Formats: sequence, structure tokens, C-alpha cells
Amino acid sequence: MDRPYTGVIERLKNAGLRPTRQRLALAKLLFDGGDRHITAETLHAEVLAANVRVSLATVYNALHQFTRSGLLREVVVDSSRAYFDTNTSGHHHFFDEDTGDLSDIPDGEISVSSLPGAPAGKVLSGVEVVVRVRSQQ
Amino acid sequence: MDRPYTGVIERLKNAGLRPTRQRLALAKLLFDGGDRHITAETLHAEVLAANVRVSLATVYNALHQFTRSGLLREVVVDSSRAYFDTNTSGHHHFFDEDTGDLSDIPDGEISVSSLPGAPAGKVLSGVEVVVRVRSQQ
DNA sequence: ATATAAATTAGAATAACTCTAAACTAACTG
DNA sequence: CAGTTAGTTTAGAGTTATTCTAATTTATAT
Repeated sequence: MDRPYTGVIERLKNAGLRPTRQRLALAKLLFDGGDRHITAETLHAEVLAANVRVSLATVYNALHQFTRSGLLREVVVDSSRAYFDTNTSGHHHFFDEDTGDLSDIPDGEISVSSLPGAPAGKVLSGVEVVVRVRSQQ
Repeated sequence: MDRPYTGVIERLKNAGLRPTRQRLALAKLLFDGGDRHITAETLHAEVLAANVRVSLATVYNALHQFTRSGLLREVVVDSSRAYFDTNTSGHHHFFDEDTGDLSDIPDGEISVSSLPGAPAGKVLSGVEVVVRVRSQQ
């Protein structure tokens, strides 16, 4: 394509974010492929591998801004590291405790029934199912 | 009771752990009451408040040992802090993102149907549902 | 009582972020 | 376009939760 960034530029503008060199590179890696699960470190490594100099602080900033504006979703599966998912629609995950691999549970293979109401004075903000698996034994 | 530690001593011995002064104090706080949700910091504060000098490293060690031997369960709800639950039977949680409060979803108020099989070569190790709520608006 | 293996500890180290203040740049204005 | 400004990036310092290390202490077996 002649203008490989147009889609991503639009996406950032719609989110109210300036399409800077850094955000463009990150957004391209994140959104120009299928659904992805990443951490700050893996995304930083990828963007450097693509020869765009971006600081780790900017990766963190971008991940949070993208999440705030709904382009990403955070998935909490590990108490020592934050994972982000480019698929922001409601779905659930397998998490391999040995490898750290996060993957989608295909739609329809799981369902949560009879959701409880939020406790008094609270507002529901999300429901996450994590199916933990292990590689060995 | 005359021997307030007998129960807890047995519990530790059954888990293959020496009933040391520190582990006894921690186990008493954890198991001599109803179900509890704690973090290393909160448990450390409690044990010091009970006037037993225990280092934070020992609290971390004990939490992991207790978890390994099935006396505790880790609940992953926050990517920056580990929570532990004294109720090790299968149940799910509310997590208040504003206050950090973790609470049980009463049994029967939620259920996960049609569990997916683990991906090839993997073994299922747990299923966790976290219902996130917020305090404000 | 002793020996020994296990447990505890202070303090250093690490990992994953977050913050700060200075330098840079996108985008608006005339 | 040149100037202005507000938003963005960054290096490096700071923070927080947790783990590690090596020395000391303690529980238990003998």
C-alpha cells in the first residue's frame, strides 16, 4: 500500500492522541495484524527490532493511553507483570503459568452464567475468566 | 482454651512445616478466624501489631510455603500485588479497583459453564473468575 | 546436651513500573 | 512558512513489591 500509516493515524486521532512517530510505530505493531497479547517489555523489544527508537517510558505511556481510550484492554493474569490485549471485546483467557503465554479461549467454549450484582454502592466494571494451565506434567 | 496453638501446630506439621514461632503466629492470624484475603504487607502489619517480631522476608516465605502445601490459595487480581485467600475451595471474587478490597462471590451467585479443555500438551490448573467493581460512579 | 538440617533475618539486589524536569515536536496562528 | 504553545518523549532517578544471599538462630533427632 502507498500510505501504510493512514489507518493507524486515523485510529490515534479518533482516540484523541497525536500521531507521533513513536505512537505510530507502536500502534502499527499492535493493530496491524491479528489479535495480540503483549507486555511492555515484549512491545519495547519489538519496536526496537523494527528500528524505531522508543524509550520504555513511552511504551508504558502509550499502553496506558491506548487502554484509557479503549484501543487496548489490560488482562490481569500475573501478579508481577501487566498484559495487554488488542482484542477489546468481551472474551476470556488461557494463561500458561510455566511459559507466561496468554491466549484467547475461543468464543462459545466458555460462558459465565448468573452474574452476581455488584455489592451495594459499587458499579460493575468487568468480568474476567482466567483458565490457568501448565505445560509440564 | 488452654492450648491455643494445638490446632495450628497440627496444621503446620501436616503440611510438613516446622511449627516455628513465626509460622505459628502467622498461621494463627490466617486460620483462626473466618476466611481471609491478605497481602504480604497486611499480614506483616498484623503480626507486628500482635507483638511478634517477624521479618517481611519470612512473611513472603510463609505465604509461599502455605500456598505450596495447599493451606492458602493465591488470587491474581492486581498486576502489582499478590493476594492470598485462606479459603482454598473453588470460588470466585469481587475486586474493588478503587480500594483494593477483595471479597468472595457467594456460592451459587455465579457459575462457569462449558469449561474448555486445556490446549494440547497442557494441563488445567485452575479457573478464576474476577468480577471487577468500582466504588465511585 | 549436641549435632544438624531447617528456618529466620537484615540488608542488598532485582524487576516492573512511575516520576521528573528538560528537550523536542505536532499543529495552530497569523 | 515562522513563531508559539501545548502535548510528547526521554534519560535517568525514584518507588514498590518481591526475591536473594549469607550469616545467625532454632527445632528436632540422637
